[in-house]
Amino acid sequence: MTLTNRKEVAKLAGVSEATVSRVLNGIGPMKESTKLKVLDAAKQLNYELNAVASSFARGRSGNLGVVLPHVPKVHLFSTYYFSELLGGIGEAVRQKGYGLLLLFRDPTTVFDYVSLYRTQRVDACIVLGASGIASETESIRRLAEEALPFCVMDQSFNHRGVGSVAADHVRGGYTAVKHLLDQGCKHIGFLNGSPQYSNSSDRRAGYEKALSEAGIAIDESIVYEGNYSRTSGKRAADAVYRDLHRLDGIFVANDRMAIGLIQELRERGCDVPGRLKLVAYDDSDAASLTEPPLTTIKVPFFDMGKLAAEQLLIRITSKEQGEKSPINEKLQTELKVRKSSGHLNAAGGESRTS
Amino acid sequence: MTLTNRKEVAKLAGVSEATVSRVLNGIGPMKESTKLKVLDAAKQLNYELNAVASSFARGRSGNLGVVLPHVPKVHLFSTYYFSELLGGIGEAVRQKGYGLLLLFRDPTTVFDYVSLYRTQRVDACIVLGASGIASETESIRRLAEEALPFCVMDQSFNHRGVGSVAADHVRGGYTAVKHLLDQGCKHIGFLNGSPQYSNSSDRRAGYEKALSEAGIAIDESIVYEGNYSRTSGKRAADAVYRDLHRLDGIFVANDRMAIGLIQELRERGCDVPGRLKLVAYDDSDAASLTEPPLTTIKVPFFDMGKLAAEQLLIRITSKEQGEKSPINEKLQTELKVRKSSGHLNAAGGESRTS
DNA sequence: TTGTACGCGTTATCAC
DNA sequence: GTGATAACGCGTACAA
Repeated sequence: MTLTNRKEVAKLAGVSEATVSRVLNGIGPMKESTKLKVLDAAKQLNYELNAVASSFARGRSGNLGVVLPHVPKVHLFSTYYFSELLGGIGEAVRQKGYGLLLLFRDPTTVFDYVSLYRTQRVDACIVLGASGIASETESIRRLAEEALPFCVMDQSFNHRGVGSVAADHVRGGYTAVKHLLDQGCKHIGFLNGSPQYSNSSDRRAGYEKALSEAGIAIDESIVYEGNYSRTSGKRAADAVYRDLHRLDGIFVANDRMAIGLIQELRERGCDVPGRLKLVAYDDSDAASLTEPPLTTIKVPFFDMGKLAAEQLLIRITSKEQGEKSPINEKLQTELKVRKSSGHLNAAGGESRTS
Repeated sequence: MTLTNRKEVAKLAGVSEATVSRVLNGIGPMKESTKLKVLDAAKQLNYELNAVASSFARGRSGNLGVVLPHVPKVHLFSTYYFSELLGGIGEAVRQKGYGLLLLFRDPTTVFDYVSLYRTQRVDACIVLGASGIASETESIRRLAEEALPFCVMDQSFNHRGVGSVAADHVRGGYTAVKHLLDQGCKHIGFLNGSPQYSNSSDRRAGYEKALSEAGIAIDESIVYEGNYSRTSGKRAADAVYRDLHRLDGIFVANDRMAIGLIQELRERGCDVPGRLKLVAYDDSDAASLTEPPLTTIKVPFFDMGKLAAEQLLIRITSKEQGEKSPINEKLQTELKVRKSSGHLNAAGGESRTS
């Protein structure tokens, strides 16, 4: 594969190098005939802009960094979450001609985000799967203090300058519990995920809001904690089964835990939704495949990824200083009604935006 | 965040710019004192090498492309596969100071890999999830004809110059079926995955080899086809249940299908391994979590990703022409014995390399 | 062991 | 509309 450069194209087209650049970047006015000459020459020589040289001249890498937590042999994301978010980000960067640089961080140590920018490896980055543990908050704090363009996905930090794209989990949790109340539940438990994620406490806030609106007091003894894995859902089954006499519904903070919980409860002869109505969270692929299919809160991961990437690219592309404020977007979730909540009309696949 | 350049470091350290470069790249002999001066100055000024300028001067992007199939709202990979492979690749590139550029392709159209190299966006790439359908083989063929450095993961193409890293699925399939034979099975069915993947036919070859060695004829009527999804495993349950009278064991080409199949068989009152012994494939996270835990063939995805990346980086880094031949590596799988195959000693977690 | 000098292929700013 | 040309920051061959 031979690499052609601009000079050769200019020579063949009989124009200057500057003209070649203008044509290929679609900048400034140009005669149609010149444009055609250049495009023709480029095609003949198999010429395409050299991305590295271009980045160098512009002083930008043209890459958006996506940073994921990674510990070998530990899998933090579901396929659904991962694939949707990355897909959304990928779509946005492709449209803008940007690259998607994948980076792994060790969540237990302070990650040097700033170096990524200083070495010009990325122009901006999206942080996935961040939690509120000390090493992570410290990493993010440094990013924010340098006022670099970045966006944390679905996790909030109490530090100014931290941009984020998130789903409205307070509303999501509220909608889930409201739905259970609408099904006639009076004693609604809650299996939440790890407390180091802000979205866990958000869901809890929604749970509490819905109950208090219904005049039901919060009963801490029926609030359980898992870690978003299916195994933790299975483990929670012991406690839930023990408390079954004072439960008629349960809100579970993600689909995977719900699936584990349901499996174990069934082993013990407790039917969902017959004995216990359940609403889960995420609307992952598995939600519609399990028995029973899960009533769950759909989270628009694809759109969230796309939005985060788009917003970042706007900020690093535009010269307007006003558009450089931290991203702060909150997307709405959607209730997908299926069988697990015992809804009459579940077969219809009813859904409403929460 | 201020960007410092080499000139400033040179001035502060009282040396030439070339010396700064040499120190930072660890090239050539240098006086310890000079080295310290330079490192000190760099630290004071918060200087780090500019990756873009560096790439430009070297004429290489410094990126390894990883190309995945992607159609929005369709999830092709399990978390396990995806996360392990990417993790392995990520580890290798990080060690070499390379970047990991993630790219999505539409499997139904011919993907222009060559342009990635021509525009110098990547120096090499790894193709994940390739299948044998026409558009994919054509894309890969073009890559091979230009003799560009690339590696296809776990899929073989009948075209010279196509490098690949794969697991030995013939042996894997053989080992799986051999284990069932060792458990006393005489009538072993096979639920295979989509035929457009070469690894499907490889597993089948292993299945046939083990049976023929045992003097058992292949019975096409107990070879079933799914598409590696859990749903397809569930669907296969109908046929398997129907044929149950002439089955005492089954080999399933991945864990996800096995899980779906087992779920459905249980619904019909068919116990695994009581009534039907089963060996699955992949040793994904789920394998040890389901009931029963799966006897399965462990595939070293992490190592495969790492190896592919390392081999590619060697090829694009070394000047030796001899080291530019297509990658051709085959890694061994490992039998993990758990409960689903009815092995006596399953609790011990016995495993042997296949 | 260190310094000098040039080139890499663009972008962007002028002048025409 | 188009052409000339100065950056951009680094790698490296060669000289010293």
